[in-house]
Amino acid sequence: MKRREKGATRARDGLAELEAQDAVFAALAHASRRHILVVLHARGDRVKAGDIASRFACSWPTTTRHLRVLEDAGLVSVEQEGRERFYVLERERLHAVAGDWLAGFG
Amino acid sequence: MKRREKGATRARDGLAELEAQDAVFAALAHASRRHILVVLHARGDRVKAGDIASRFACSWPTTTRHLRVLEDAGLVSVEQEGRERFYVLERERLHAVAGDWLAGFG
DNA sequence: AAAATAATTAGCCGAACCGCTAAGGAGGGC
DNA sequence: GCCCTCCTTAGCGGTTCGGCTAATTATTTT
Repeated sequence: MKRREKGATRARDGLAELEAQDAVFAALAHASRRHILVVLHARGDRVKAGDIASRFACSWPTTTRHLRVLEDAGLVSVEQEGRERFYVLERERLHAVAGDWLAGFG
Repeated sequence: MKRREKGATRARDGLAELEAQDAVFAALAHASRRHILVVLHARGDRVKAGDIASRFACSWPTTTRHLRVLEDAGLVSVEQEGRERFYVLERERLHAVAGDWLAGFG
């Protein structure tokens, strides 16, 4: 029920927009998750899960969960290659939700 | 210890910047608090506490606490006039912390 | 097949969050 | 003085969050 298919709602669906803001700003609320996004940006938008996890003090499962929160918010996507998982920064989503909200303040 | 005086740290203090991001993004994580900022923006950046509280479904004490979180994050400031409290939108802070962080993603 | 690697899922636990009601201060009107 | 209004503070209770370890799945290697 958490993950909704891309085309399930129209682009201007107001309720969906509020849900998106909720998910995105909740995801950005934690320093580790913001840091993950910065790492992705700094390393070409596409980083292996292990390379992310090794950069953080917390345990790998904890990082995995942070990545899941980011994924549910649409801020990253995943590409599986064999036994490796690459996380990809969804920059457009970040700007379309957080950026647009901020831009409303002029 | 929560509220730090304005000039206590230098502008480029990296630690202070991280603390500021923590406080600001944590404040933005809740829909009601984002809504409060939108209401402030829509009504001339300066609104009486009661006028804010009356716009929300939740109880007045709950709104007061949301306002306190926003104040601790520096996103609003308070001006007391008699027995009324006016909350003022700190737009610069919003842009300087959240906006700048987002801008780092190009 | 067995072992090593890559990563997730499951489950526990303390801390923080967010709602409420009730009580408290502080200013203004009578 | 008294009371009413405005708003905050105090404290309780359920839910969520975020850390960990242990167990599991899936893939590659030997």
